Amino acid sequence: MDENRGSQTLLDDTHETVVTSGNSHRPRFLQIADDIRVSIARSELNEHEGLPSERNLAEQFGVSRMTARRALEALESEGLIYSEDRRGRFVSPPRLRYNISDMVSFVADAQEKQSDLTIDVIHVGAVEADAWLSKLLEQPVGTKVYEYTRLFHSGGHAIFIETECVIADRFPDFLEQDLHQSTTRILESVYETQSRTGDIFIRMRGVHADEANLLSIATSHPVIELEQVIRDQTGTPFCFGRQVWRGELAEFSARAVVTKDVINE
Amino acid sequence: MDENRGSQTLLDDTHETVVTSGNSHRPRFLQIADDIRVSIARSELNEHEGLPSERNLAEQFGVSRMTARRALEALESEGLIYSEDRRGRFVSPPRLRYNISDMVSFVADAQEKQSDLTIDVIHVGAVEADAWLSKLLEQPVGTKVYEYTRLFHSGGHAIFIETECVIADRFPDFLEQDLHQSTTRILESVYETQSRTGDIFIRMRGVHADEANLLSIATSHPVIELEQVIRDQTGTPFCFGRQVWRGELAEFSARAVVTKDVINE
DNA sequence: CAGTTAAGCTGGTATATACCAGAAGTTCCA
DNA sequence: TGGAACTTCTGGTATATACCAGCTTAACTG
Repeated sequence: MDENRGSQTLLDDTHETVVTSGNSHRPRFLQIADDIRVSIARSELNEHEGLPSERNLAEQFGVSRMTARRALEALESEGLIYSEDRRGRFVSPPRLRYNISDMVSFVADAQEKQSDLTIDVIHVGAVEADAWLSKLLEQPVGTKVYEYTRLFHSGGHAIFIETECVIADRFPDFLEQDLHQSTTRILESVYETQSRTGDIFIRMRGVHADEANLLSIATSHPVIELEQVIRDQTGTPFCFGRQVWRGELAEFSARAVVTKDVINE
Repeated sequence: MDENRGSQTLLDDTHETVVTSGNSHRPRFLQIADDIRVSIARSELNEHEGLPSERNLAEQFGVSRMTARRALEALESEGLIYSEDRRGRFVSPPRLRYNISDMVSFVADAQEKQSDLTIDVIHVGAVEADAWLSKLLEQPVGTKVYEYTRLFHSGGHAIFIETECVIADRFPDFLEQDLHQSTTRILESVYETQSRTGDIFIRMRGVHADEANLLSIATSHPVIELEQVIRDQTGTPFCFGRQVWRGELAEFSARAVVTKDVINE
């Protein structure tokens, strides 16, 4: 790797008293992170290319493995790199942009443009709506809903998990459809239901263990959760969806418009 | 602190071989995090209440300080707690919701409802628009803009930083206005400019050093960055703003509506 | 040549120790 | 009474060491 040569010149401080040089006391692990950051910026490392291992970096920079690790973790929390358990660390690709003001689904859009978006169906089943879900869907508690979880990849790498719930009575045999495509499409073409409005919530949180597994990311990786209730032309909710994005890979765009009388309110 | 009593009963595994019990090998630091999590859920700890220190927890749970620290860091990355440098760790308050579909500003809204939103003006000044900013504002490079940075608190705690740029020629003496209020209000009442549309981008990233300082959070704390270009009735952009939220405190809501012909596009 | 095995890599977990600097509270003195 | 000085507490940084389990690859074996 190339940053090794450059980094050696930084080793002017012997590591007795932690930081002795006039470096205004920027912690060593951040200095190392800076070094790697410029390496990536200089395009010495490409997307999904592997970084040196923790032990390797530690030796290169003359620090302990834990310090090298902290440098990498700092870059990870920035979203610049990501780690795969027991495989190594890799440079993050650019973010994917999801325009939430477009009710045309991200999937339909991405599959047309970029084309390398692939879908794994993780789980399908029928469940009864609990108090929370039934309230969102404006249905009685216990209403049968079809629930399916899908994992979305781009360029062979997992990006987000989506779990959607649709009201079973309204969409009979929904789970028999091919779920490897945009469900917005299925709803339109098979069930003649058009997505008209969406109530969306976006928040950041830590990843859960099962999600981390699917997304091939570390236990405490930050993710962005996007929840939405989709309504039809009459304002009736028929679908609830939750997406869990690798935080560093997502970017959401929207257009807000002042309208004095918003539809259905 | 109360969770200490409960936690002692978990200490059935002597820490020779890390995890010996039939605990399906959930790492010790996550077990400890779980313990603290239920303590918080049980409301044994209230908002902004201090948690036991790292050293304290380590002793309580019979682990090394670094392990206790990792448990706390896990909870931090979930957003359940936050840390203040050399002061301690505290329970996070509930998230604040920002409806990005409302062009009525968050500030005006919050100051009316919750009322305890306070504003510190960190910096004001005039700068010349660089290539990037001038493109967003659809102005020539070098256009004079007023730039001001404000820090928003709720309940005495920092929530987000906002930096806004307005075109100087259009809003003369803007910096003479009282910036401790909603700028949307100022623009309306003083300059008769109505915010009509906003192009918004939301992404997650790691916090920068200066931001971490202002927000009183740790160096690698995840934040949510919200950027928007605000346009007037004629579709002309006049303001660019960037908000940097403490990730665990923010929740963004939006309403997407399918409209075949969107204004100005 | 395909399938197994073993060695050597990787990140993940965990301990023990040490020192630093800022925050907070207490003590003590002018 | 008010301010300075000191002690104690806190999280932050850093080292050194150890073992685990999964992945990769190369060698070995049928």
